[in-house]
Amino acid sequence: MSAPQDTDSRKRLNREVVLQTALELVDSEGLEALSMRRLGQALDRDPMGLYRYAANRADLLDGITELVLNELAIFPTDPDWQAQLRRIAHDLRLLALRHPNVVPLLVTRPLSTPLGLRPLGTLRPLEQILGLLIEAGFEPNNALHVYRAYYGFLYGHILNELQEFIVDAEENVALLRLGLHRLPARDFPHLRELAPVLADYDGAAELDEGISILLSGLAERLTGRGVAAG
Amino acid sequence: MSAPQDTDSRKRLNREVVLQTALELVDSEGLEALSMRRLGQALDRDPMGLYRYAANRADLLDGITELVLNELAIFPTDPDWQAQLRRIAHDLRLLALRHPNVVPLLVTRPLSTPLGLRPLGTLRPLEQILGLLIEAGFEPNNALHVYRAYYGFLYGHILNELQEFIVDAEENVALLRLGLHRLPARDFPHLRELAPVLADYDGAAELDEGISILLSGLAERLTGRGVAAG
DNA sequence: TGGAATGCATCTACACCGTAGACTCTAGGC
DNA sequence: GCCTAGAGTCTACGGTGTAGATGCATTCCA
Repeated sequence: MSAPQDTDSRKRLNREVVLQTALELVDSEGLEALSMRRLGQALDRDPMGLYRYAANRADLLDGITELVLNELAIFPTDPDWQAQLRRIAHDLRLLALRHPNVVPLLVTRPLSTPLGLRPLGTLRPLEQILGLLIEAGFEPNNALHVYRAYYGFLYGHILNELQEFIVDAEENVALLRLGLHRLPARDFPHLRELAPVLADYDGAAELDEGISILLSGLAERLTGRGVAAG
Repeated sequence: MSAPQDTDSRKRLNREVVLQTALELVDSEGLEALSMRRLGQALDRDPMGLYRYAANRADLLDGITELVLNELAIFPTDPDWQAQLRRIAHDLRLLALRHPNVVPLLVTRPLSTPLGLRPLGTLRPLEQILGLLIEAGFEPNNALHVYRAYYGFLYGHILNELQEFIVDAEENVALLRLGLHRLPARDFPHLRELAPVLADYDGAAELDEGISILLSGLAERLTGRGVAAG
């Protein structure tokens, strides 16, 4: 016969293929749908075989976060650091909207691993943004401060936006109305009043405005002390 | 005999007691240690009995987040909204440091429930902060913008800080050094260089500075347009 | 050419999980 | 006395991650 069926579903495996289909599974069916057995089934393999490409389930999750973060492009030599940070912010936001089910991983995986032991791919953004800022003239110390404020805000915004986001726009309003109607009017007057505003959340604009405030504030504060960069 | 053993471990149950011990279990042994069986064991009850106080595991998790958020005090009538927001930020930060294992719940639970259907306790901060801002003179619309920027930044900071936080301070440095040493020097020059700075992260100061920037920026931007509040 | 060794795929098994459904037991009302 | 309602318990089902043994194919060396 021919070589062992490379045809169809049983192409040769490697870590990337495994992670990629794991990501697809998460994207389409949610995080809790990702089990070794389900993944094995998706790859038409024995579940045990996957342990060759991921030490355990946690490693699989780490791999997925790495895979997703690799989609984020950063150019550490761009002299216009503010523009660059702004672009990165929007890119990461879109990435999150493209993979909403992965966001919990993005924010929780690092909580259970000391910084230095994290998958390298997840540290790349940190390193590159530091590089960008230092290149732009910041003292390393201050670069770290800026990074923290910036990335903190960015992650916070993404979480915030996703918390208000529901898949279908129409259903969004409906569900919101439905849900909000449930709230006791006595205890939640403002929330109820703001229902229509809540319903059309322009995430990109809101993010952009926040970033503007933060960046100009940071730049001013740091250069005001005669420390660095512009 | 006496009444059915109220003595010792078998005090009368109610939802609060169940949630409280669940929280203790999570605090002391981590999120994944919280199973119906383990919790039943901690309460010296049959696991099935818990379903009287929590519809299912998800409801249990929601209850825990509610319990924790209830520890947060907000005074919506304080005229000094900036000071109030600043205090809340620090309080929430301390709350997170006191219950680090609960933080993943705080940030991920809302992702899987439309806003209006969330446990009321978790919506209280939103409602009260809106109240605070409106009381201070903001238009409801703008109050929502301020809330989003503020709360987003706050959550982002907490996540950021916890990601760098390791339980024992001494071990922190050791692990950091150990971990960072693992990083290829070629690819992570800045991260390695900043190791000592990373090691002593003054979270409160960093949070305070970010909040300052954000609040003054927000106030300026909004009042600059002649829209509201001081 | 005949092993021996090496790696991959598969199978079985164990301990755990959430929870549906049936069962027992107890307290109270009549 | 019995009846009912509800709380507590037990068993069982279908799922989970993963250790360890087993089968299979290939490659390497004598």
